[in-house]
Amino acid sequence: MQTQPSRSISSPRVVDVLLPVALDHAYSYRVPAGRELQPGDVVSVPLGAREVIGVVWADNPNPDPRLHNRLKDISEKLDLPPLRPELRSLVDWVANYTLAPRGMVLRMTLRMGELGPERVRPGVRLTGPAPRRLTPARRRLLDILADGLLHGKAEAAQEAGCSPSVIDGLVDEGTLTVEPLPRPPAPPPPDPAFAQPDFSPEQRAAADQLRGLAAGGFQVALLDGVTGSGKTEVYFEAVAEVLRRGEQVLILMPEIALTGQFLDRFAARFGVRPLEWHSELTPRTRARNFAAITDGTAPVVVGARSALFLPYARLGLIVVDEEHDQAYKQEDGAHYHARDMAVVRGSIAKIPVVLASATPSVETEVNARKGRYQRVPLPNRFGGQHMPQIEAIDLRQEGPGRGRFIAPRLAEQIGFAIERREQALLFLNRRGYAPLTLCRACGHRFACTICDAWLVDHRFRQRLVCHHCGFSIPRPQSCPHCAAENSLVAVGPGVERLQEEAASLFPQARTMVLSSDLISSIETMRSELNEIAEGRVDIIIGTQLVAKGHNFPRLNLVGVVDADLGLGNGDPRAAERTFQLLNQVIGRAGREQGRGVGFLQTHQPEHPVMKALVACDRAAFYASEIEMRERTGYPPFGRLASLIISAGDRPTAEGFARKLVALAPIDERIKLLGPAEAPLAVIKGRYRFRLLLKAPRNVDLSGYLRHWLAAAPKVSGTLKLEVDVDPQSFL
DNA sequence: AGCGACGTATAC
DNA sequence: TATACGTCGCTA
Repeated sequence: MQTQPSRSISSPRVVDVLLPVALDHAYSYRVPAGRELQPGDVVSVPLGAREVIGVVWADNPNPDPRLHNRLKDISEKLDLPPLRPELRSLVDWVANYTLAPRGMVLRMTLRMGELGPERVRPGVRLTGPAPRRLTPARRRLLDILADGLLHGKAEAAQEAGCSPSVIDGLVDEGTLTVEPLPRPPAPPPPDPAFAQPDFSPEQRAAADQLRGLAAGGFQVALLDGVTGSGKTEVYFEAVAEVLRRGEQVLILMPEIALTGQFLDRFAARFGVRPLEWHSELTPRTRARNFAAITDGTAPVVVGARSALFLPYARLGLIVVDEEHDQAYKQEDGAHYHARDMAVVRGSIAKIPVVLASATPSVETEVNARKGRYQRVPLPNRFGGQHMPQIEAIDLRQEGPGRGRFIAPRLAEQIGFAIERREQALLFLNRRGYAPLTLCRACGHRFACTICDAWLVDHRFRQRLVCHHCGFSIPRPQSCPHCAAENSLVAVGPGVERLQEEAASLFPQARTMVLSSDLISSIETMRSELNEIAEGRVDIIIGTQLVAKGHNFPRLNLVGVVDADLGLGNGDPRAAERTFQLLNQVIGRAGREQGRGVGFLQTHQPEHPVMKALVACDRAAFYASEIEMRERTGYPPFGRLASLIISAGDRPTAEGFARKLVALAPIDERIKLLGPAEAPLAVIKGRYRFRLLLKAPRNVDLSGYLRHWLAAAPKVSGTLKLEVDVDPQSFL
């Protein structure tokens, strides 16, 4: 006998496997003899008492000697395409950037669901003699099955208006037989030539520009189109271009609620609906869709932010629709902003990225101004329509009377709209009847016992509700503090109170409130939207809910009841958010008839948000926001990380925070604030200090933190350190 | 992330 | 004294 090859005599091959758990480092496993494994292969390995799925990250020729006797074997290699090198780089990059354990980022790419056996649906066919006893239900059923063809069991029962047990009875008697239904044929792929769009010259130019970008290579385009300019149809041309090349397209959407009509528009252009990916898929659909994504049989995927990290077979384009939307921020588990990580994925995979918005985020606007992103403008509404004309109503000069919230000028315009048989929308981003209830006798204010926020009066539900934590009490009849009767007054407006006022101003008008807490189900919502679309409502009173989707064809007037709401708090993004929200709400007006009007009730008509909206001057608004950021040091680019130190007593926490600051490595690019600048908070009896770190995007913040914390004194049991990042300010 | 170990508050 | 729940540390 020949001697064995040296390979089998020497120690077995060892690979590092990244596991989808909260671990930053890959674990080493032995490769069973005779098995070939490459980096990227998806494997199953033992971890503690269980089996987990992981990904071979790298070969490990010299594993840690301390592990030699503890190494376990890889159990099996799964029958899945290996993770491509660019996706593995993305996982490493994102983990490092977001300060999240690499395993948690990997977890987002392996959301494959349960790949159980495919369910076979039962079919039923008429094969035997008629039954002895013929009931009406059986007769209807036999009429339907008279053709002798195979029918779906559930469908046949439904068509006959009987329960499936009627079929079971006939099967027992030998009249019918059950056969498995053949699997429905896979839907045809989206057809780039299904319907050619009818573009204006402007849209055609934008589409051509995007098609050029889609030709390949990493580049970011900002499709900068006002509401109603047909952005979606324009970027569909880039999608078509990539489909013709046989590559996959990912279209990210801020939330799933929007996708219903989006899917229809997609089908109108490409003949079929695209594949969906979001958190509410059933496990089986998830598994099916995951397989179609990994093997490339799904050419187009429309998904929420979690769709970004999936292992596409050959991704050729990423579109981020409504790129400014806050829903792209993920704030639990790994903290990231999907729009920015989409740009990163595009850059690593060398594919183009399209960001679309009518009101781009300041970050994206700055990138476009600096030429890092290519701007593709679409400045006019489709079909020669005009943007709504916007006027401010200065509440200091022409406000409504005490306890009223609709200014006379706005009320007058609503009256005209109703006379013209058009609709009006009153927008107020505040649920319930009134944000505050107080006792006229003793001044008692109703606040939440848990979080100190005011309790919001909900007359419809007859409760006072905390909008922070959900705590609620029945609406009291008398003051619990001084026992006075009939002394409680509602302060400030909510949508329910606004409806009351609208009804008293226009007794003949039909009003409807659209507010998330008054909508029990998607069906209710749909039927209410139908009522509006059919013109059975004159005045719509709505919260944030009305800002998105759904066209109201007869809506030509939008009144923003409190345009200043949301500008008050200390949020550095308040102005930007308000601008985006109000732009979107007012954009609801005049979409069909092209003569919309918007009114902004405000106490500060000189505020940049109001001026920009009234003058339709976005550029001036961005200039003021960029200037504000430079002045305050709130970065348009870079990360805001915080190191949270908490302890049971104040001296321990503060002492440790000061020690840490003294030990911080010196890097002029990283600004460290605190603990004096970031005051202490007491949460659940623990004292918390937040040290803020501002770092430009190109600094290795994670390496900096590693060095820093390695130098810090060992944290004892009562002290806790957490690292947190603000994903909104990435890139 | 799971999972067991341990500790403390709480029920019986 | 038994049990529930919270927090910590480990997984190769």
